[in-house]
Amino acid sequence: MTIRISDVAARAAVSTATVSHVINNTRKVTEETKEKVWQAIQELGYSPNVSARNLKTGRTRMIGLIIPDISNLFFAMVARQIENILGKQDYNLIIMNSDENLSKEISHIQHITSGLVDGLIIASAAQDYAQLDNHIPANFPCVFFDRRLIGNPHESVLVSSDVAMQQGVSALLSRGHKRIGYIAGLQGISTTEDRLQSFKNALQNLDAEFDPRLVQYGNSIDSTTFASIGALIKEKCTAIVVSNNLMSAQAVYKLASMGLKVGEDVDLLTYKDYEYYSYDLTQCDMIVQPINQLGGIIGNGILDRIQRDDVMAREIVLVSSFQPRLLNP
Amino acid sequence: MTIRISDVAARAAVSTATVSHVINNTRKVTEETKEKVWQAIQELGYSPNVSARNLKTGRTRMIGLIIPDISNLFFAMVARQIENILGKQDYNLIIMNSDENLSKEISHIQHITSGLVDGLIIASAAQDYAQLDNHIPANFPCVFFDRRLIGNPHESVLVSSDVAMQQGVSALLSRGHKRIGYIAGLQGISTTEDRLQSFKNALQNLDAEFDPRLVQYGNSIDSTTFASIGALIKEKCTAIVVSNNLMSAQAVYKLASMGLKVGEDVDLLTYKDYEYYSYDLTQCDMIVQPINQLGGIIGNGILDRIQRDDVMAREIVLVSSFQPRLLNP
DNA sequence: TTGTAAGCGTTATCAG
DNA sequence: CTGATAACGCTTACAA
Repeated sequence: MTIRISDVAARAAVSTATVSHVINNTRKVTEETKEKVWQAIQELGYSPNVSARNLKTGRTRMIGLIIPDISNLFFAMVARQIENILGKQDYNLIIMNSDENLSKEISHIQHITSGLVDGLIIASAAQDYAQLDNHIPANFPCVFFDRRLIGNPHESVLVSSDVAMQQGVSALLSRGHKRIGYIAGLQGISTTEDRLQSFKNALQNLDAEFDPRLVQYGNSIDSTTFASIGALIKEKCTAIVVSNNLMSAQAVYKLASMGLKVGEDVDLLTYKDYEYYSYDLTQCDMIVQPINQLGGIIGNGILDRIQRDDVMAREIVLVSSFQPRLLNP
Repeated sequence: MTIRISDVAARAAVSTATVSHVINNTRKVTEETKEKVWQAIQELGYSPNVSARNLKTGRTRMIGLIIPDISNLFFAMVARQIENILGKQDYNLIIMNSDENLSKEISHIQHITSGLVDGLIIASAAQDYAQLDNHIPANFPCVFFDRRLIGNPHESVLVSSDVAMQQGVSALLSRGHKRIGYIAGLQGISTTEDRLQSFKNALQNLDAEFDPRLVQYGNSIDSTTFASIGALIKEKCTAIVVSNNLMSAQAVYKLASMGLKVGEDVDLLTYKDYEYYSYDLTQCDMIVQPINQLGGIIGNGILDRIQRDDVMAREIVLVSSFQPRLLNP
């Protein structure tokens, strides 16, 4: 039923070796035989069996990407950018969801690291590398990103918003805001802690006081942001920092429905993780994530690790940029 | 370097057959030997080579999903739901982006249908099945969704908003709107045409007139929606239908920035493709896509096609529902 | 209840 | 420049 390389060889009246070499351009073949082989391939509609090739070569030209949530635009955008980079060298990306669930993540890791992919890119749900150690084969090419893991021996690409946060908070303070609220993301993720820490640092550096009562924890899935905004307004905040992209739209909407104008009644400093979808383009100060740079570094990082074996693991920290609002109040 | 099944067999002092059967639970083995085998597996950190297994069995327990844009929340949500369904039967999903680009799509198809996956789910960028015919092996289990292709012999799952659109337009008309604008999506996609047609049908059925000057074509990537909204307001529209989820937020924002209140100055009927992210929860009438049902039917559809061979190809049309706004003006 | 060995479809090493 | 054939690591008849 299925067409094998030997069928092509028979039809072209050459050996399987020749067919293989023609397909992979891996040794000198006369134009004439090349022609015959390609024609046979066309006529039979032959396409090499991927599993057999992978088994033989030990390589798959596929990279696994494990992320907590494909429906979070941040991860989706990073995925696309990585795919762009890999595509240039004919590598393909396999995307898998971990659902922020460690055992699901581990099951994915085990599956794909045993011969399915040449390298692994992961935004892990683990807090400590020890939780993963047994499940990643030694020397397996890996790039971690977005989350910081304790004792992680692999390449790790993070984003710091320290500087951008300070610029943002500084802008808010200079406009006279005294009570600045903060809506934090999902607890237990390093990103959440890092961003809150950046906020605290910014306040401290700028001689303003941090008030824990003005911090609300939310998560981007439910509409808890609505309640958080309500609570912070009740606390008489005149400015609010919203610490992730998914909660921003909810914040904008909630304020509007309370009859409060962003940029007039309340100032907002939000995170922006993508290029388009610009409902909040002009009225909010924004901390912009370097998505393309991130994807680029991750993509090239994994290729380096696959293609060479003298590559050191580093922790690379990219920085967000501050993008002030366009409208003047 | 790498651990093979024979290493495990040696260590457990049994044959490779026994090891294989223990792992796959595929014939009777005494508890005692089972024990020995698992222990050896543990000690060596063995995990079966996926390519070898796939080559031997001819099955991979993987399904390919090809979509135009993973950063469109609609596709991301469908992907998650499909993954949920497949996970229950231990199938994994490989997600690939086609970028709305036919040749990229074909390259993905060729790659994964030659031994990488057991089945294919696709929202194709093609208009006619003839464009794909040569690249999909005969009898390969396939489920198409979201887009309608001419001459498609495979299972196809579509969503119609005919009924919901009529309810929505009816609501607008009953509130006295005479000039209803329409913002259409990317041209050349069946969804765009279908939705516009639903709009026309609704007007006709309700004895209202369709005015082509009140139709703007946009695309969700750029911020063309801003211009579209501006144009329609200039045309004195008092209500606007926004025909996809990505443009809705832009519409809401643009109106707000023009000082127009949704639900008071202008009524909006928008598409909603996901559960959360509810910036427009209360003020817009909405046409809600049956994401979970869609994912469910697709997921079960592909499993049926893989596991049985007497399954007919059908065209299944799901229906969107109408969700009226919660606020009364 | 367990073991032996053939074979899945490639690639790559020889030899010619 | 081309061909024959062993080997990749596993599953699965068939034998014991």
